[in-house]
Amino acid sequence: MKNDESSTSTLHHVAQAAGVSPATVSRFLNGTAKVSDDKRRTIERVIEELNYKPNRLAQSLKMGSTRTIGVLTQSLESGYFNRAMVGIEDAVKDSGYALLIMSGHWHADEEAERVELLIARRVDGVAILTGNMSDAQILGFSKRVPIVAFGRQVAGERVLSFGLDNYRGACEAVEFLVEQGHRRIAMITGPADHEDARARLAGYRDTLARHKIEVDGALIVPGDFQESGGLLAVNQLLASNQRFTAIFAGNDLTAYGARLALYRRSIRVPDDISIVGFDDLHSSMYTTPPLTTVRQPLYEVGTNIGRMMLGMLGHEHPETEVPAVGLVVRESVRRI
Amino acid sequence: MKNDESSTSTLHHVAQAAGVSPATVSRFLNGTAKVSDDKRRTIERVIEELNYKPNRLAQSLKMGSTRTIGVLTQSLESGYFNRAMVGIEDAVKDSGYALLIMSGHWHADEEAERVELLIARRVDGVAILTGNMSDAQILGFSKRVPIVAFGRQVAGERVLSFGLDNYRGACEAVEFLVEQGHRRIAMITGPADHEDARARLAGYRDTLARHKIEVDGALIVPGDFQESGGLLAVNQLLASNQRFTAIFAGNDLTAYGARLALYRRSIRVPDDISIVGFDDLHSSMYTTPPLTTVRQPLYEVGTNIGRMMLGMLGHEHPETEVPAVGLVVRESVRRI
DNA sequence: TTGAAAGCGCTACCAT
DNA sequence: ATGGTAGCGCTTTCAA
Repeated sequence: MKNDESSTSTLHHVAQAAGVSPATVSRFLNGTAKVSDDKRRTIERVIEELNYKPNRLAQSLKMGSTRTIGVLTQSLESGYFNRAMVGIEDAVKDSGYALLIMSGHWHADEEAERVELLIARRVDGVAILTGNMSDAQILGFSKRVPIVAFGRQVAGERVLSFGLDNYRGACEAVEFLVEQGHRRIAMITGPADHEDARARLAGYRDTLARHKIEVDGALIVPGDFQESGGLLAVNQLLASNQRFTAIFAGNDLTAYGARLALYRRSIRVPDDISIVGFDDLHSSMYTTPPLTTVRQPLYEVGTNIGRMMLGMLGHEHPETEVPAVGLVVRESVRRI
Repeated sequence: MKNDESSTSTLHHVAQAAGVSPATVSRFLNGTAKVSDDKRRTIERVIEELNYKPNRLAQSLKMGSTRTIGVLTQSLESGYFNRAMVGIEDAVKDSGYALLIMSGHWHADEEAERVELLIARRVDGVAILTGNMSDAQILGFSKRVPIVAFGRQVAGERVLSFGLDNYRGACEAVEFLVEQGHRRIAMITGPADHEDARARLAGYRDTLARHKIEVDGALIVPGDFQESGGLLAVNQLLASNQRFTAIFAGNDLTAYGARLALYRRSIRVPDDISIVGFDDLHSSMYTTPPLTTVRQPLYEVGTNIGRMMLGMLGHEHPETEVPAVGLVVRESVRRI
């Protein structure tokens, strides 16, 4: 049946209808070789008539490349990762590559499983956004597919990796607090097994030490990088009757939770207690008060990832320098 | 070379090494037919040795199905859409389908282009999350691929669609405000060309009318569904010297912006002005004060989309009922 | 139970 | 400039 709307026509059909060989149609499509004007016109017409679209699947099988970049993220609804995702999207926008996104939910096993799936689908490369896989695992995967890993430090033949300087960011944050006259600074940490969380804690400790301020263990309370953890942490801090004038939250979400806990007790920010966060999520600009926080240039991270990947895939070779973190001062810290 | 780590072995290699035909290996892999115990054992061993993984591409080409669902979202970093995305992810988790996500950025042309791309990659179905394409366009696509459209009302052979009751949600919100004694209620609208925004505005008008409260045009100011729009809108409202005791924000982001504008002028929420939002983004639980808002069950929307899609693809037939919106009362509204 | 072989839709080599 | 055709890696008849 000629006019079956839903049946897809193939290159073969086009060739037949145009009275040429499949090879010619292919050449026309890809500009691989010259095609005489009259043939090109009929081919064009037939393609139009049949509404022919090349089957990318067949192309990929033949060419050995899907023109797809696999992305392993940790959560599809993380404002943090998704900012980077947008960067990746923009970076590869005009390259003809598509992104195949899968989420590992911070679970090493699941992450590995997802990467396997990406490889099974023959992505040309995979970008890994932090996560909990071991370096060895990542290195292993890199034997099978080029990898760009963010938030990790793993070197290998076909692995490129980079991270942001969390330690330095934490130093800047605490330094600022100290400059503003704060001495009793509480810290709400992130998950202990989280590399970035540890670096931030280290920055906190070292900066205090550098200023000869005692690091009081009672002022360091665990959070989970979620709002709820921040809330609980502040409750705990308050319950333990510690005296403190500022809080360094492990990340912005934590700061949000902390801020709410304070609000509940009518403790004003920054009048009574100052807060600084880490990440600079978009929404931190609109909290009340707007949050002073360490900015992670996630968008740039994303474009970097994208460019590095395209570079590895041999299409471009732009220089990529790791963007720096930096404190953005808003209104959640008061000078005392 | 036998031990080239990075070269991928094929079913053929396995067959050869195991001394059987490709057909047999395929049968073993898919359980399509009985394979004698000894052969199955050698095949298993060889697969292990060669670390063989089937090429999904070749499978897809042969089978005519990629086991992939295309998802057209509007923004990769929208908390709103991404909540639904997680729902879709969960719904299809165990089905062997993967999601191919593309973003249309609220631009009809780009949306259509993305859908074309998804189809070119031979996804088995595409889920469309609102957007600005015409019904005709969607209907057209549905001739080529099964479609589930959320936030749209388009009926056709192979299109399933559903939306949430924005009108009703708005009614509930305004109703609540009125119950709490508010009469002068400002509204910050969403984009005029946005279906949901119009429905919410209509709900606002009608509810006021139903209560014989004058709908004052000066109290209706345009927003853009972003924080910045909410901020500007409140500035405008304040500048125009209108008297009002409550704000119905077109969505939660708008409410965040509005809240900040108020904060800037030391106008307290809810003491001086009450606010209610729309969406119930996760973060609305942690704003100060926590936001009273109309909850959109986006996660359930996502699982619904996933299930409907799997249903269309002929794998399951779960009943799917559209979840209802509903007001969630928190602390941003004061009784007066 | 097993193998041979056709073919999914495409590209590219080898001829002409 | 053009056509014939092998083959990408797989599944599935058809025969045996």
